[in-house]
Amino acid sequence: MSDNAIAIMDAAERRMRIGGFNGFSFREIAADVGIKSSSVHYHFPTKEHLVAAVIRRYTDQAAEEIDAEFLPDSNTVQVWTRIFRQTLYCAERMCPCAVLGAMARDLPPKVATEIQGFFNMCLNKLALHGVQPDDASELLSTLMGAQVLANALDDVSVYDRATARLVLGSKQTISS
Amino acid sequence: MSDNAIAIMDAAERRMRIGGFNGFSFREIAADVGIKSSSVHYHFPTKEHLVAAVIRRYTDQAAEEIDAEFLPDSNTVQVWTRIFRQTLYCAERMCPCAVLGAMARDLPPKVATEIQGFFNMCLNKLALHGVQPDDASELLSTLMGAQVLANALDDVSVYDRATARLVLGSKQTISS
DNA sequence: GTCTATAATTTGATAGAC
DNA sequence: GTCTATCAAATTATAGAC
Repeated sequence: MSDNAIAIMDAAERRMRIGGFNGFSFREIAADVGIKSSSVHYHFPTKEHLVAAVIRRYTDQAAEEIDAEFLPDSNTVQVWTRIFRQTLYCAERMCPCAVLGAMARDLPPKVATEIQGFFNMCLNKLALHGVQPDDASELLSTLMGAQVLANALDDVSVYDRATARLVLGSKQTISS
Repeated sequence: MSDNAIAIMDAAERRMRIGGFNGFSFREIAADVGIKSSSVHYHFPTKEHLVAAVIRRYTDQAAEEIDAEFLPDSNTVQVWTRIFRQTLYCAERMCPCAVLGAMARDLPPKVATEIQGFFNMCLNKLALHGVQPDDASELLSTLMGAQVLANALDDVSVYDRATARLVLGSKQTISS
């Protein structure tokens, strides 16, 4: 994977987190990287391939981060709440899978499959951490929805308010 | 408001719930209604006006439904969970504000304002029903996120799993 | 109110030189 | 690997006849 291929994926991910699949063009990505749009097609034949590759990479990186943050004595809910809080606060960036997931039925097949792969990875990781299936779905839903609300209301602190009881509840469970 | 103006908004809302702001064109809407795209522009000068009008109408209808469903002895969490469950199950339709909220920073100003209006309406209604601010944000986040997960995984039952403990918890609160 | 016609721009994608 | 040049299609929007 060449430097420019990585730079293309970086630029695509940055814009996808704001406007989703139709929220960027090959020409914009090319301008971000400093090349021409035809060169983007050399690395990624179609937009479907590019976006699918970005989501695949994002899923792998998220899995690594989850594994790294989850120490034996860490609290699952708090760790996950913090992970999905970080990008929102640091760069006002949505999770790209929340953006694309909301319009999943309008996505090309390869992209839709990768989005499903992300959420299944999350649910599987939570299961490995001992979280019951229904609770895992609820936690993941709350975190995704909290990003949507914070994004829509243009106020990142909404994320903290929406997840406050979540974190508090998990603390109480531990101390009890 | 003429019959065709209403039909245009109906068609736009139906497609927005699947693909968001960039998920439909004036020509598609016109074909749905059985007119030409220039006639759509007669009723709504720009796409920004059309989408903003659709969200405004959706917000008003949602507010009416919330008021109608909320009887003195009804359970707030169960009522809200059911409201956002209905369209997802009956027509596999996302809440349009969840779709647009996820890409709010890429929306025209009038549309972004209407999306904020929807979520603020929801939070205000919940406050009137006695729900504390943080709990209201969490509930609304969970419901929006549950729609996103169900949509992404192409499995409406995910919504029920993600909201199961929510409904159960509220029942226990009542019976205790 | 709806139509035909079209402008002006953008888009994803390709061909071929270097 | 990157470029120039270009295609074919789609997009939002407007002008003007009826």
